[in-house]
Amino acid sequence: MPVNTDKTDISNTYKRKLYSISDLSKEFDVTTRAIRFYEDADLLSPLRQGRNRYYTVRDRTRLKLILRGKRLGFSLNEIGEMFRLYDAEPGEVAQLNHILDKINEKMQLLERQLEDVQIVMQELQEFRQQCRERLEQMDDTHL
Amino acid sequence: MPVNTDKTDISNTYKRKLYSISDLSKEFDVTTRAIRFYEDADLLSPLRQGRNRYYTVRDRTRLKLILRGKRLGFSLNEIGEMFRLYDAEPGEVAQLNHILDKINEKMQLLERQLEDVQIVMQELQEFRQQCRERLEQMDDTHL
DNA sequence: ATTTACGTTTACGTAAACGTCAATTACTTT
DNA sequence: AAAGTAATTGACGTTTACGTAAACGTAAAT
Repeated sequence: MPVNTDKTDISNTYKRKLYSISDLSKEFDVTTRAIRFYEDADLLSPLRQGRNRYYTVRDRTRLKLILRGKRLGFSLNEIGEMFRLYDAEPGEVAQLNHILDKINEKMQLLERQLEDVQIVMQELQEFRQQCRERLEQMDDTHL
Repeated sequence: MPVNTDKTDISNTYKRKLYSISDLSKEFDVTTRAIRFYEDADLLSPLRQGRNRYYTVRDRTRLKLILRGKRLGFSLNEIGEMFRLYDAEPGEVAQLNHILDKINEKMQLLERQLEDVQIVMQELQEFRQQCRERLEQMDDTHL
């Protein structure tokens, strides 16, 4: 017995705010293989129409966050940890404090990263300046 | 016939500004295995006294750059590319312009990364604020 | 009716960046 | 002389994050 034979079901419930895997693939320039892999890693959980996947706005947002996390050098595991923090029902005080600790941990990492980016950018700017001066010198030589 | 039997040779030439592999390992909290791996990847080229490695100030600086690059999510290959840019003798104009292109390329990446870091930091701050408000609410409840 | 487009699962392959032995060498300390 | 400490060179193992190929399903277009 098939899981779901009513074709209009999903699109009615979610009012066309659904994306196919290739929609997301094209929009974010990432392979479908990667998107499925993120699902395997519990970072996405698309709806199913039979075997096909349908992604909600929430999934789209998550994918955006995943890719941003990756650009910052976070592993999929670390990204998953952040998601779990966001989604956690903060029942007890202890739980909330634990989350706050984790947030502060990540913030420290990001502050260091901010420094690193700024340092490297400045070094590159200096290097670029040197290159430009060299170029001007060479121009002068061949007047 | 051994490569070098004169023990004072290196330390004289470089006037004690030399580091052992474990010196660097401890200072930067990275395994010796990793350091040797970076050499394999042509990112470091320590001196040799027989079989032993001795790292100059330049090597130390490079290691620092490697680790910073890694924190920014660059691959060892990309880091190597940057090193080669720095070391390249800018003989011709074309070569200099090519280097400038590469620099601008990296700068664009870093600018995006700067944005990403700032976005995520802001999101985390908001999330932290929410957690704190929750905590205060819970305190009030149990007055 | 069949090609085309898009999707699926399963499964093996791969590149990067080391970790983890194991066996050996060399110097120092006891 | 023996033991300890720090280094070396293989060489195989591991994790992460997918790539890639095979074999198949479904629906729309020709």
